[in-house]
Amino acid sequence: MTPTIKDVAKKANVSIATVSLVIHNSDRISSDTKKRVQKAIKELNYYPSRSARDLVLKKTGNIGFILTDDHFLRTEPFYTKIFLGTEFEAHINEYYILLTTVSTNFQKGDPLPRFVLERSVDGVIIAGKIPIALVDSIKEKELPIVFVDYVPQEGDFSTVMIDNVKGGMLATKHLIDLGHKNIAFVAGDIEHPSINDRLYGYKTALEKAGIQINPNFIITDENYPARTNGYSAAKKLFEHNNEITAVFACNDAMATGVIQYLHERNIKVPEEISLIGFDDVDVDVLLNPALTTVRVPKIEIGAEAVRLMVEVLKNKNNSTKKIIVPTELIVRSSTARI
Amino acid sequence: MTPTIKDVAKKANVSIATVSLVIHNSDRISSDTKKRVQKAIKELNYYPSRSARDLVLKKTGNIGFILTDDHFLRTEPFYTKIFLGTEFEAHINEYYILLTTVSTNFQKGDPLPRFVLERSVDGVIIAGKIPIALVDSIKEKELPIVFVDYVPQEGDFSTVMIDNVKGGMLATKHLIDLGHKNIAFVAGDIEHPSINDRLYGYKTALEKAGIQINPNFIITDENYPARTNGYSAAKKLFEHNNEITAVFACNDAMATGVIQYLHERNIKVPEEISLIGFDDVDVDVLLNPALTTVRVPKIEIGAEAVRLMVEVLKNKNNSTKKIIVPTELIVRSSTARI
DNA sequence: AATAATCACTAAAGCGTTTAACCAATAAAT
DNA sequence: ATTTATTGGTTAAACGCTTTAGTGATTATT
Repeated sequence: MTPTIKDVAKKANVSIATVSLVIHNSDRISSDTKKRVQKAIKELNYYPSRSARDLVLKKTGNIGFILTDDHFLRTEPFYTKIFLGTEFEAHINEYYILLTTVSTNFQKGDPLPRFVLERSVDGVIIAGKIPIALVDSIKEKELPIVFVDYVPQEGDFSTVMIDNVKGGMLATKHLIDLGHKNIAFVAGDIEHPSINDRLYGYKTALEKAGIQINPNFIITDENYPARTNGYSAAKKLFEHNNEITAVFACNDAMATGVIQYLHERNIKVPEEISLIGFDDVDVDVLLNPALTTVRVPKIEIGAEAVRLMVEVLKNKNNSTKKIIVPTELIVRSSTARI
Repeated sequence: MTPTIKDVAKKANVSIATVSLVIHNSDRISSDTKKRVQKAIKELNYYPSRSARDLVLKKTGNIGFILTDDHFLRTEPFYTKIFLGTEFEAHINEYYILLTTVSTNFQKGDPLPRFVLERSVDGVIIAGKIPIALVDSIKEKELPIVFVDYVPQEGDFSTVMIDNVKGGMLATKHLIDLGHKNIAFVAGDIEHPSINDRLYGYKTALEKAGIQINPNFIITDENYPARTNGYSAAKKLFEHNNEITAVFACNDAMATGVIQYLHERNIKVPEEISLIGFDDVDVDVLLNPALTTVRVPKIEIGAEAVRLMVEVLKNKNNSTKKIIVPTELIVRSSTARI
């Protein structure tokens, strides 16, 4: 059997209180007994039980990670990477991450994620757009929350956000700098604030450059920013507008769909059409041509979220903090001077 | 404050034992009091605390997932997918997965993963090749273990293994069927049993077809099966052997490296060289040409591992079970008749 | 020498559950 | 009418730890 604090106490001939105090490095124990206890601990290979500690300390050393099944199931590498980022940083900070998905149409009264009901997390990180009813329910439980890549309209929360507007401007400006004027924008799930912000960046950059915004060049009615939707968006776009010379896809997944369409139509990228994406997922380098994009530091975002959470949990102060992670233009081979 | 079992007991005017019995659906409680208790539970929004339950039950509802930092950091999508598979299935079975990495050169005496020391998992899933010293240390703790994609030479364990030999044969036979005779094999980390098995499958298929095995066509000295290593392996291969018409890469990552090399050398795939990979990672479809490969059901493997673990934990019987998941040939555009 | 202060440790309560053992009241059996 | 079973609960111990208040011994102060 695994030894308990009692075994150590017996072996070192002290009370269990003393053992506990030694473990926590109390200065009220003489170095003599301290040594004796430490020896016993080592010899027995003792390590305090997490469950027992949890119970009395009312904390768990776990952080919950919540996203919608939608985000998860489509296996967009995007949120997976953010999740991995939280795992890395959690490891460093001696926390564990418990993952769960929730239904996109979570309703008031629906059962909450098990880990919040059972109180097996000290706080939750919520990634991506999430039903507001869920947020409300979690707030009632008085669990610290950190939002990632999404924040509810109302309320004051700690957040890690991507600078999507700047990123959208970066992408658009890059195309403008290459001499493009007829620049299209394709998106899915335009309700998502992040996507919307990218569109806003696009418009702002155009305006700044004195280029008229052409609504025909903007496709936003795809319901999800995935490859197949990129394909069909490209189809809509190019069947009616042949003056377009560049496309800004709201993310890389859609961009690959656009590439595919252009490929099939035998339209050369970047010779005839320049294409830029957003996110910088792993495959971009392997595409043909390699995709120019706006990098979102996904791992870093996850890590940042955990750091924020850890800070909140340590300080117990409830002042919120907002982190905005910068995006970066990554020029590869899918964009060219007109 | 979150209500405890005491609050429920008081409200329903019973002892806490009764509440507990109601929760566990004991038939020793009259339906009258049962209803009264259930009403109190509902009204207070009570849910038993995991920590408290863990302590008395000596189980945690968590499963540990261990892989080497090597496997994880190279962010090979391979193990990430398996991990996600465990997350899916864990969710279904009401478990949580705790992830940790261990150093590739774990030595006897090094500290074990925190979750085994703290006993915060009921069992561990070990993915990929792992230092044997670690396995020994974990065995001492008497934690149930399920191995995935690797199993130590000695000892009897529950495992989920990929049918790599069959897969290797599948790939090679596909090329043979297309008329190829001079088929190369490129690999990294040939010490890994999985990789080795693929090589074995390759050799077996050639022998069966009566094709002489040419050692010059077999590159196995790359230290890791990653893209860059695929590139350099291809280089070694094609600088000396121009009779080769097909390449079987031990995994898709290396295959992309081979593609890249051939691309640079202006060698057409599949017209001049047929190429087949192994794993079937997401990017394969997006490559140009789309990569023919042998599919490994990664998500399913992770799920299978969890199922196995859950079974072990439920039955408490310690008979081991070995699952072999089949591979499947996925023909796309990187292979052609000679 | 008497009192106060300090030191080094222990006793015991408590965290929120589960469960074996017990008990009172009623029903069934003799 | 007494004994025996059954029903429907309750009591109390236990799980393994943390932490506060308390205690006896030693040292310092007057």
